[in-house]
Amino acid sequence: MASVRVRFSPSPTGLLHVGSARTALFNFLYARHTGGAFLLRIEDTDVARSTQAAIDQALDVLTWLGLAFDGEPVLQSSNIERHRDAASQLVAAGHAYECYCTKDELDARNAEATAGGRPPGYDGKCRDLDEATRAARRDEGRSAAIRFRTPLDGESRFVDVVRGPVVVPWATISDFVIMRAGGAPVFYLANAVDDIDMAITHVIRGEDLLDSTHRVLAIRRALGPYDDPAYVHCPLIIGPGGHKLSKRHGAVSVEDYRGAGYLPATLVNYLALLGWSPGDDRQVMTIDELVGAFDIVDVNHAGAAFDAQKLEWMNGEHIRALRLDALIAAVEPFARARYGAAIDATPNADATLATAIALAQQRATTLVQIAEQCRFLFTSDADFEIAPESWERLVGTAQVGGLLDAVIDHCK
RNA sequence: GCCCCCAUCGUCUAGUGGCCUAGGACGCCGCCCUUUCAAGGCGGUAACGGGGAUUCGAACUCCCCUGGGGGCACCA
Repeated sequence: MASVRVRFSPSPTGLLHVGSARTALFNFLYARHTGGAFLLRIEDTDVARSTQAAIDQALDVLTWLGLAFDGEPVLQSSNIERHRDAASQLVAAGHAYECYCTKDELDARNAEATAGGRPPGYDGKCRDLDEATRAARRDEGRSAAIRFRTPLDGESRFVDVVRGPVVVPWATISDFVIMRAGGAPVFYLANAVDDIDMAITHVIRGEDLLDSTHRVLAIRRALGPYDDPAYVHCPLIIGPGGHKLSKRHGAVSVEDYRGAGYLPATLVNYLALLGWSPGDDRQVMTIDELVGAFDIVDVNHAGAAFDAQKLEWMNGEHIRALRLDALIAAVEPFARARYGAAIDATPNADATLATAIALAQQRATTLVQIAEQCRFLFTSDADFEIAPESWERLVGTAQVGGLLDAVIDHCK
């Protein structure tokens, strides 16, 4: 039995969404759990929307989360020749054809169809053009896109690992573009070809791609006698109202939470529990524990609402589980950003600071809170000092938050 | 409009025919701790969407309805 090979394939068009992060996490956990490979492929075929900054950001976030991938990241755009060859192969075999319809024409016909109560989708105008007609179209100055020829009847079928058989009538899937007029491959084609080339065995992704699987699989099957990879479609992460998670609900990118003082261990832990459960009562888990308990067949079916309150509670748990030097190092960027303070991450280097942070650790839920509670130690105008012994004495009689506030008040 | 997926406390979930008068966690409420508290301790509130069917017996199986989500691009 071939070893597991999975990939995370983000499209670099913006900040990495928590939903994407969870997809990356599930792939990572499955690979590590099975001893397989976790690969990274940047799906940048949409040149207009992809940016280098987004690629760098995605890499940075994965590193921060601790989701180390195997090998070098693959840039989908670098495989463009392979995609073109595949498209040619499909055309030669009759699985695909040249389409000379323009974007405007397609939009107009789709609008017409929708208005007439008919489903949108390609109407097959160029499906059976003869060479003379194609030549005539080219003479008009038109360039061809390439469309995949889908069956007119019968049904497309594949078996999702957690959902079971998914069957859809071919009649509801119209011929779709696999190569743009400019010669750029479209997602369906690039995805199918790259998964073949990378020998991906399990495709773990969001449920929003469930329907596209029929298309990708059709291309893959038309390209050759390749075994289908196993497909796992994870439920989507939804907003508090049960609707799509959007900016309207607050933070949606991993970067947002990172900046708000959340630990990577928290995000990893929380995201893992959204759409998956270890099957027992465990809530607070380390990434290693998650790796040990994770199995793809335990992924849930229903969408999961993102609960910021539970995330905050969990962050407090992880903060408390942190060793002091690690916590100080984690707080440092926040203290510096807010108060320009540079902290020596060695506890002994500044016993007062270490004591203060240790106290704040007992009840804080974010790193930002800790930085704020200890701000009197960071700000330059705090022209007083508290001996470590004083802190220790106070710990026994006073509660942390209040103590710090009292000191801050005294400072004013 | 058409296609697909889904459905247990407010939220994340456990539960795969009897162990369920449905368990855990977050939140919420109360009490305790406490010169404040985002922490901690104890207790409490709260759910199987509706209707059929199968069965001696359904949260768990099947069907319908309702509800929610996703998709139908020369985006991914």
